[in-house]
Amino acid sequence: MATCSCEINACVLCEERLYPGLTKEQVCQIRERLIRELYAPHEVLFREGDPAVFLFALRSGQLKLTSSMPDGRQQILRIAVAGQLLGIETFKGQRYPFTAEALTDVVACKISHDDLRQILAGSPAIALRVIETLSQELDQTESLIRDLGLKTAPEKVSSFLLSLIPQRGDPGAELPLRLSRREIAEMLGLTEETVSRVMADFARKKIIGSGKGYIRILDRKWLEETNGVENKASSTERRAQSGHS
Amino acid sequence: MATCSCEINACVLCEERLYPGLTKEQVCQIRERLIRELYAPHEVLFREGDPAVFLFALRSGQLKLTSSMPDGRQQILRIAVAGQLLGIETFKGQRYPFTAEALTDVVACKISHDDLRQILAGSPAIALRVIETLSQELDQTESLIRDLGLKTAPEKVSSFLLSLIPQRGDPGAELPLRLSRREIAEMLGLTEETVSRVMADFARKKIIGSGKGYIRILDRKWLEETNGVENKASSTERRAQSGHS
DNA sequence: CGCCACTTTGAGTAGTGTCAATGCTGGTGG
DNA sequence: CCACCAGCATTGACACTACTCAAAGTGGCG
Repeated sequence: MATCSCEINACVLCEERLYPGLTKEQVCQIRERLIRELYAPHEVLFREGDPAVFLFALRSGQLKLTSSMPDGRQQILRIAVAGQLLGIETFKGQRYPFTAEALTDVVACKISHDDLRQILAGSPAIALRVIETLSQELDQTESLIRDLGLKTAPEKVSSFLLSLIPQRGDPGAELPLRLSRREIAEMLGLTEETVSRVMADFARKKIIGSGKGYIRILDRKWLEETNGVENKASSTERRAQSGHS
Repeated sequence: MATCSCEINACVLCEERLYPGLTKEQVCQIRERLIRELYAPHEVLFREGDPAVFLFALRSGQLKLTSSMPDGRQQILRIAVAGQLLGIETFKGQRYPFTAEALTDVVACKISHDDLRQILAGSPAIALRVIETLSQELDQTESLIRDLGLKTAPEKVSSFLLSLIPQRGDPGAELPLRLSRREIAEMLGLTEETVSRVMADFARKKIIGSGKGYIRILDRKWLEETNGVENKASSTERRAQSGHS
């Protein structure tokens, strides 16, 4: 660990092993360009349309990234989790293309695009790391497109619920649910009421149990197999593609 | 121009100015790892689920990137244009997350991920270029989410049409339209019939003129201002957000 | 207690999807 | 040359999903 004034040790851009060829002084120089900040739930890191000065690296907590239309309709582009970068879209752009709002307590590092450019120019290892992170975010974003474009309301809610299940966790455990009905709706391209109705329906069928601030998946298999729809027979097999040459 | 056997000069990874510190021999070494390939319309570069070996840089032409569900429903994730990279999502992944199919005649360079990694490690300028390209693609993808999640059918078609207009071009020129109704529908999360109806409606209103394989924007202003919807008054101003804290 | 934000539920409807029929165009083979 | 066919586009009738608007229920907090 470099012995410099900075106290930043754990974020995407900060790990010492990312700077193999550099002296400790140089590492410190880089780290000193990072600014660590804390945010409380509902705090806004930046707003859609703001001049894009900083890039943010999320160290802990969750953020929602949203975009709004002039009339107030709002869409959640993605939920950012620890390790991801925010605002890299503006690397060549002038303004943030979305608003970033904390869902939980959040720790983030920020760095100006100019500084980042310099760091990237000097450290291919970091550049590689950034490219990897970016490509994951692109992948995540493309998944949401799949959900939005091809799925019905119950299917959307179903895949949303399944996405809440952690990789290694108690199957029947209570899952914390920080998003309001409105936010789930904004993520899935639905309305508050529709989400509420679908969830109530799932609860009536004993697929899920819901309480305040949490949810419990009672029949994961059903969700996975039916995608949230009782009878897909009629709507299946019909749309088989032609598939050119 | 370096004097080596390679004949590649114009793609994202190939320009000489990207390799400021390298000798001509080194530049040639890099270039020789690139494989230039030609594809005809409807040819498939790779399929969703294939093991991801190569990254592609699109030099000319257009591609559609699609993802399918088991029952045949298909979603276009984005249309790739010259200058973009394909399959960078798999930089850390094992398999291509979508199918890439040529819409036009296409020239693309491909390079293995391993080679790319080496090049990136040695050339921060290229890494920067890749990051810029990626961030643009992320931005483009997020735009599609906006369209899919919060727009109505006429709004979707409207923003699709506007996206066809080149940055610097004759406002009233005929725009080539290589996508079928079905493909436009697959991109916007609509059905063939709905797209057809909306376009017919626009044509009736003299907003666009359409012919075989091309389209002409007659009233760009109208599309931009109304987003394709006649009377938004009633649905506007209603959904003003509360805005926490 | 009363207020506020969030959620649920209901009734009615607009907007899309579904299904089916027809039209158009280009290609193929008689 | 024309008849036929296949693929894409258009149009219409109808069904149904999800949205809109309205009202009432719930729980937290000053």
